[in-house]
Amino acid sequence: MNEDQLYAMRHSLAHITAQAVQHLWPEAKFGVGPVVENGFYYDIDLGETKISEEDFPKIEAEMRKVIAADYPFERSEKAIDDGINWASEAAQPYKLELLNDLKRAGTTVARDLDANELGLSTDDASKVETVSFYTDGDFTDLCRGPHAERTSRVGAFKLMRVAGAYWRGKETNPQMQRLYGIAFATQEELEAHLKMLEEAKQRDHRKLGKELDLYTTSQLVGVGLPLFTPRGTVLRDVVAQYSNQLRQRYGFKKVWTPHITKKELYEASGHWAKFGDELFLVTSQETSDKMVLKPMNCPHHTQIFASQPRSYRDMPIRYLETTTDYRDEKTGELGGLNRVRSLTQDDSHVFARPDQIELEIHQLLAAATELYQTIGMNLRVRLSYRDDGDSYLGDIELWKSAQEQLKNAVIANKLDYFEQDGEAAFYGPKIDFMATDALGREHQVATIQLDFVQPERFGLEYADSDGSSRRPVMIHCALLGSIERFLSVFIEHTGGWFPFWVAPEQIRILTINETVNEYVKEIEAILDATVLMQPVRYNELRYTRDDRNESLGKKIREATALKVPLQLIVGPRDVEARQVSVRTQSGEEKVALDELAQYVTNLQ
RNA sequence: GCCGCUUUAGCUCAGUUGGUUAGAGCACCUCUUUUGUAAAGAGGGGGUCUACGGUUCGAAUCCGUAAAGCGGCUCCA
Repeated sequence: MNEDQLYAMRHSLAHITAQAVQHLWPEAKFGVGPVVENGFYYDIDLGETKISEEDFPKIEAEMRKVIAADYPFERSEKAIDDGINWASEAAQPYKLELLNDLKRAGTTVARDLDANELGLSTDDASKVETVSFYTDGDFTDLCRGPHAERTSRVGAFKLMRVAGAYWRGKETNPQMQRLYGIAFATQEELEAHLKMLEEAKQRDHRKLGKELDLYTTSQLVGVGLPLFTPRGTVLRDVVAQYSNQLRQRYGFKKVWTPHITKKELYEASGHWAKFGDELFLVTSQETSDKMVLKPMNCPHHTQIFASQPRSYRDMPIRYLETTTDYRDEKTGELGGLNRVRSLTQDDSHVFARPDQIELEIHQLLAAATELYQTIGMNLRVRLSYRDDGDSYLGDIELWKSAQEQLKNAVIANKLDYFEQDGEAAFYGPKIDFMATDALGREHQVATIQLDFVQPERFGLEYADSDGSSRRPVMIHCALLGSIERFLSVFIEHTGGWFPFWVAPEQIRILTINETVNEYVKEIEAILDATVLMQPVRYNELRYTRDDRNESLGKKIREATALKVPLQLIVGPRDVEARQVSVRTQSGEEKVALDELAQYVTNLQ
C-alpha cells in the first residue's frame, strides 16, 4: 500500500467513525475529521453527552458494521448554495459555518483548517463555486477526498482516545470531543505500532526521572516546579557547562542578573503587554514596589549593554548567562520537565552592528550544530516567521530583511529546515532547532533570534566610526533552550543510557569481598587523578564504590538498573593479576591497572 | 484555563456485586551469610486507601467538590 492509499484509508475511517457515532447518537454535530500521523480523528459535538473510552467497543462495533456493509464511497458535487442548504437541513451547524465562510471568502478565511477537509482545492483561494461530498451508505460528508473505493477497504484500525478540542482551534469557541484512532494497512502493522507505543513508555522521561533518581516534585513546593536530585543536577551542570564553553570560545562573557525586577523593565521591552498575565508578581513589603519574577533575560542584558557608552570598535558585545526564569504557565499546559514554571535557560545575547549579523549567526549555528552532534541528536531546523497578525512589534521591512538573513544563514550552513509562519517571537524571527521525544512529538530546543525591536525600545546605541549614534541589533540564542525541556528530550533520546561524559554516576566499583578493599583504594587513586577533557574542558570523574555485604549479582543488577555506564568488578583474581574486570553495556573485558586511566579517558 | 481519564505503603500493583484487624513483590531495618557476573536466607517496621463532604447499619469500593497526575485543546517570550 502506498502513501496515497494509506491516506485515503485513514480518511475513510474518519468518515466511518463519524458515521458510527451518528448511528449511536443521531443528534451528533460534526466538525472536521482529518488524517494525522498514524491515523485520523473526528471532532464531534454531542452536547451534554460525553464519550468515554468505555464507549469505544460500542463505537468500533458500529464501525465494523459499516465496514462489513461494504458501501461504495461516492463523490458528488453541489453548488455552494446547495451545500449550504444541505448543512442547514441536516442540522449541521459547524459544516454550515464552514460552507458560509467558503462562500464569503474562500480558503483565506477557512485556511485555519486542513484544506483537505473542505470540498475544495487549495489553490482557488478567493472564491468557491462548488463543493464536493462523499457518501457511503447512509452517511454523507462535506469532503474533498480522496477515499477508499469501498468501506471494506480500510485496513486495521483502533480507537485510541477521546480529548477535548476547541472548534477551529479557538479558545473562545465551543469545545468538541475529538475521537482519535490509529489505522494501518494490516493488523501486523497496527500491532507493531502499539508495541512501539509501549516501548516509548519505557523511555518516558518522567518514568526514567524517577527510576534514575534525576528529579522529583513536591506538592508542598508546587506544580511545575521540579526539584533536581544530586544525579539530575549533574546532568544540568554538565550540559550547561558544555553549552557555555562552546560560546565562550566565540567571545561570550558570562554575566549575572537578579531574578526579580521592577515591572517597568518588561513594560519597556514589550513583554508586559504580551505576557503580563503570565508573570509572577512580587510586592516589596518595604517600599510597596511592584516587582516581577523575571520570565526572560534579554531586557536585563540590555541594561548591562546600556551601562556605558559603546564604540563600534567594541562590537559585537556578547553576554552569556545560564539562569532560571519563572513563568506562570496555565496549569493544563504543564507536564514533566517539558513545560515547567521554573525554567533554566542557557541564554545569550549578542549586541552587534548590522554588518556583523551574518558572522555572529554563523558562529551560533556552528555552536548549535556541534553541540547536538556531540550529544548525538539529529535535529531539523524551523525557520519561524511572523504571520499577518497584529501581535508583532517593529517595522515590517526590517522583519522581511531579518527573515531573509536567517534563511540565508540556514541555507549557507546546509541545515535541514522547514519554514513556518506565525511561530516568530513578537520582536523578531527565529531559527529553532526541533527535537523529537519518545512518542515523536516535536519540541523546540536551541533557538537563535534576530531582534531589531528591543534595541529600539530600550534606546540602545553605539558610536559609529564617524561619531554618529547607531542602533545595535540583538541576537538572542539558547543552545539547550530550557535545560528542563532539553533534559526531557535527552532522557528519552538516550533511554537513560547517557554518554559517558554526561552520566551522573560514570563508574561504579563493585567488590566481590572485603579482601580487595586495599586494592580498591589504588583504583580510586587512579580515578581521582583522571580528568576528562572532551568535550567539556574540565570534567572530573564521578565514581562510587559498592563494597556492601551483598552478592555480586545483586550489585551488578542495581548498577545496571541505574544505567551506570562503566562497572569495575574487583575480586581476588583481579587483585592477583593487577587488573580490573570492566563491564559496559556492550560486554566485559579485562583492563590492566596501569592502563585504566587511559581506558577511561578514551571513553565518550 | 478548557474537555476526558486516573489517584490503594517510598516504588510497581492486587483488592470479588459496599461487610470482621487492607494484601503482594521490590525498597527499608535487624540477624545470619564474605559472596566472580542481573535479586543469598530468616525476621521486622511501614498505608486508613489523595483531601473534604454526602448516601448507608456499614465505604478503599457509590455520589459530589477540590487537589495532583496523565492524554489532548489552547498557549509557549
